[in-house]
Amino acid sequence: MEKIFEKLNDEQSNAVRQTEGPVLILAGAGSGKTTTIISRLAYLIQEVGIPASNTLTLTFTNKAAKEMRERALDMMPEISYPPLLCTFHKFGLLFLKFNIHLLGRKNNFVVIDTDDKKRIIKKINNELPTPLIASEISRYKNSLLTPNDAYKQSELFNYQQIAKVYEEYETYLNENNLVDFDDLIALTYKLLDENPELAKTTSQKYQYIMIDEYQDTNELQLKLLQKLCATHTNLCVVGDDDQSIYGWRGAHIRNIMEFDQDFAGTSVFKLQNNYRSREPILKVANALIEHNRSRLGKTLLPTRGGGEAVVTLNSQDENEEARKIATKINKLMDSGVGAQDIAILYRVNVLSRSIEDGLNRAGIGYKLVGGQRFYDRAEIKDLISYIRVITNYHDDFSFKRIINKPKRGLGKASVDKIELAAHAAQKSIFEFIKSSTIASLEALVRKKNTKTIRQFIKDIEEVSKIAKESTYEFIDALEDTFHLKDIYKGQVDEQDRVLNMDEFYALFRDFIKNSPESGLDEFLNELTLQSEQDQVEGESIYMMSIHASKGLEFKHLFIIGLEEGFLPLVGDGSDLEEERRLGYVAFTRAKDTLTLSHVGSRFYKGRRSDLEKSRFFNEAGLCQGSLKVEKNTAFKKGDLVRHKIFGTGRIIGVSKSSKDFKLKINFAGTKKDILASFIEKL
DNA sequence: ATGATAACAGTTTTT
DNA sequence: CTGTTATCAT
Repeated sequence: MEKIFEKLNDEQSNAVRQTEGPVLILAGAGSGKTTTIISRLAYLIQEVGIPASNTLTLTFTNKAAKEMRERALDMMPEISYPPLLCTFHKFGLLFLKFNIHLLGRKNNFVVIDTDDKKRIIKKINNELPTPLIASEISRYKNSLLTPNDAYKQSELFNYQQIAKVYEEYETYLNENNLVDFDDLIALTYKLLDENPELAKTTSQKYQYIMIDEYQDTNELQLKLLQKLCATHTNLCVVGDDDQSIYGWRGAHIRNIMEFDQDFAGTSVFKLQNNYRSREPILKVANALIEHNRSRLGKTLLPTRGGGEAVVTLNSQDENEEARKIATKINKLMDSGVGAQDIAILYRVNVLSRSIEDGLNRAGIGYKLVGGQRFYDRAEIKDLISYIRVITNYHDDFSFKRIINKPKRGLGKASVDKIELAAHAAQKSIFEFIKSSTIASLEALVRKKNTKTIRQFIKDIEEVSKIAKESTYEFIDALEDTFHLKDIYKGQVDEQDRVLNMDEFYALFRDFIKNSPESGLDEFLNELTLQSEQDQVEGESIYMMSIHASKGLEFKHLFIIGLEEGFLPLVGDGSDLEEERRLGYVAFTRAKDTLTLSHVGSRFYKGRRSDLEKSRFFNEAGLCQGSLKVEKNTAFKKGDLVRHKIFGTGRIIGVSKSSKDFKLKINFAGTKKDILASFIEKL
């Protein structure tokens, strides 16, 4: 049974063996964090003998949860009852399913996503910017402020308005039995806070708690953890203060910095052996992050010595940058490197554009990771809304989304009228239409539309009947009856959307096959919490934002846009230390080679602007020698230059020699090849 | 009700 | 430059 420790180093083993009391595991990038957390779980269950049902392991993303679950089950193949290992939000969902009745609500609530949230807000108030209101409401909920609290503490009129919208929003959610993402945690906390007995039994159930990526937790999540630890202090958190890059989203870096103050008697373990990156890469990453003042202090120690020096790439503009990177990638692939081992990272998504062009021209396949998520796509949300209405006729929220999709001649005005009338009759919209006479409907919408709308109701009932008999036939019936693929007919992106819909139908069939006993409504709430599962396509390199790259690793890594203004990105609310952590996260994704690229100017927001090389080069100790390169690449075709012997001439070509640039220069009719270091620009 | 055009803004993103 | 939203004709 010493098997668990076979693959662990001393510090990791010590962290695994410390099962009692608060534990803080500071896990540097590439230090075997997941291995440690999973080993600790296996140790608790198999060695210490804690029942799996008495443990709780929380992550932030479904992806992390899935990976951990798979690895945990690999480690404990004979386990009969798997431990609860899920995201914070999934935990909240499960908890609310069992306990939300204590708040006087029914447990058949629907989880809405950010898009739905904004639609609701927009309807309540369209004067103030919706995203602002949405983020403020989120902030209030995460600070446990009621609409009333929020109103009282706002001084500006606009913020008083926002507090009022918050109040109406809450009423709307309650009336329609909806729950937003923040509620999944906030209501869970509220229940535990208001019901000490429930807090006690819950805490007793989860005797051993582990949290992944602790540096990403916010104030409310900490409070929730404190409730879960009401009867014990067996809380083990794993994280890295140097990789805290979600401060702008409310993550509280203080949670990890001051964990030992929140939980007395904490044992601290530092995992500093890095098993991922070659020595020169770690040196650069360590040097950079050392410039941060607010950090606990760790240094990554290389276990993979040797390796190539970190390369600085300087280009005139983004097009040259793209060309150079494409050339380098082609060389790598020619030498036998697989495309999936190469990635390009950037701080802002727009920077992918020029690189995409360059890769396309060079015939290099790429895969953009991130961007719009599958389940957030309008066409997918349409399908989900259809399924929601078919499972629950009274889901007005979803019904309104689909009532005019495909077009049934009902615009905003008509829908508003119907909704108002239904409200007055104390009926759901579906019920109202069904029970209304043709005459009373004609008073609300155009005559010719009364027929289509009544048919729509009948169709829903018909498909719903089929759904009850066979979920399989239901999928075909859905498309055959409503012709959902026609919604986007004639639009430029019709093909993409139809493809996505087919993908969804396939996923749906798959779900039914895998869990035939679970109901459609279960499927629906799960879906809202699910993010896109990136499917790896064969021969393509990866491109993504630095944020999206966290937790991943690539043999050959290019980071573009290392310029002042892009990395570090400056603007209101920007935090240089967090920018530096972003640089650190980015650098430490590289296993074998790292290339850092910066340009002299970029076309951005409709105009070209000159850019300074990022200060991070200096801070990472990457400046010696780079000065020469920088000066020399300033040469371009057509420039007027001078040579000590040959005199004045014009550049007719620029190429790269081993250490310098080779310029082809026309000196009054005589063409010569000369190294750039002997040339002076005029 | 719907499609066309003007005005505008413009990190990072999971659940 | 791009994508989104507000407003205006039809």
